Amino acid sequence: MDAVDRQLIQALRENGRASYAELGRLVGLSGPSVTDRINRLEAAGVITGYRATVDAASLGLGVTALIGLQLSDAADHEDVAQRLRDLAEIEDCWFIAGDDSYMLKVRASNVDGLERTVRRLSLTKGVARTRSTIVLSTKWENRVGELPEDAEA
Amino acid sequence: MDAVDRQLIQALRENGRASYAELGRLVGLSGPSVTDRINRLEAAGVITGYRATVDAASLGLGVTALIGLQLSDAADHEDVAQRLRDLAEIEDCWFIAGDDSYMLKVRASNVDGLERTVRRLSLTKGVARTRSTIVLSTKWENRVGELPEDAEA
DNA sequence: AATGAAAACTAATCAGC
DNA sequence: GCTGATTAGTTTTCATT
Repeated sequence: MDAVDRQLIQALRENGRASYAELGRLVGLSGPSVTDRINRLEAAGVITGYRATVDAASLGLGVTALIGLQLSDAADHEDVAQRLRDLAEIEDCWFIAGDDSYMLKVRASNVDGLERTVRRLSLTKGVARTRSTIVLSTKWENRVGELPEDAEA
Repeated sequence: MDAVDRQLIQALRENGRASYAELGRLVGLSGPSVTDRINRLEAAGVITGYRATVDAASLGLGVTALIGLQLSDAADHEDVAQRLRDLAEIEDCWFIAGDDSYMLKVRASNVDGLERTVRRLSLTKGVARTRSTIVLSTKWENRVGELPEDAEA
């Protein structure tokens, strides 16, 4: 992965629908070269996909919450992750160091929906305790930052 | 926003590079109709952008952390948010209910980079205290879930 | 709001370097 | 690994309904 690849990645992080021709003009390469490079980045698992970003409230998902999970002593972390995967309303799932073992970001239509999710989490095998924090406002999400100079993959 | 719009949004959340022609075949409309609808969704702020999703580790961002911020008594929330905006390594920023006022998701090259970020946060005017939690592993991030039937925008 | 047709542009493939 | 040429497909525009 060289500087041109990083430039392409950065451009696609900012505009995931940029055309290959456009990207080619940006980096000073032909369309096919850009296609080649991006195909390689996709195959290598550097670029993992393309998503439209959407205003959650407009979709009827007005409530966001962060939920920490404490596991029961016997619980297997991977088992729990597997069960969490079935809850579609969990948008992000991090296994973390500290008091709680998982932190989840969850979206629901309203607080009733959030309550249902928390109940289901509490009933999930291996989950001992949940700690929910309501998001009052999202200042930003998934912002694109600079890349370090010295990436090594 | 009707059922077709929701279908288009969902398709674009899953593949942000889907062509309008392809989307048209999916929903049973012509290319130009799809273009129209998507332009409207963008103009209305429902679709807010398109991003390539990238493997952070491949970019040299091997460390992810969640950082809670407690503010000093006098601090103005919006002022603090404004100052946080300058820290490019903050990918997500939520204003939350509870003990901490903000929760941040931060990416750094390594723990040294994280330390620098935490120091800068501690020195930020209005920030009284930080509470950092290292992410041991990301099970998933920005997963696309189902949409509620009854969206109203 | 949607359509079909035309023009402009883009993507994909491939031979050659 | 890049280029330029070719072909196929896509996007854009617009007159029409």
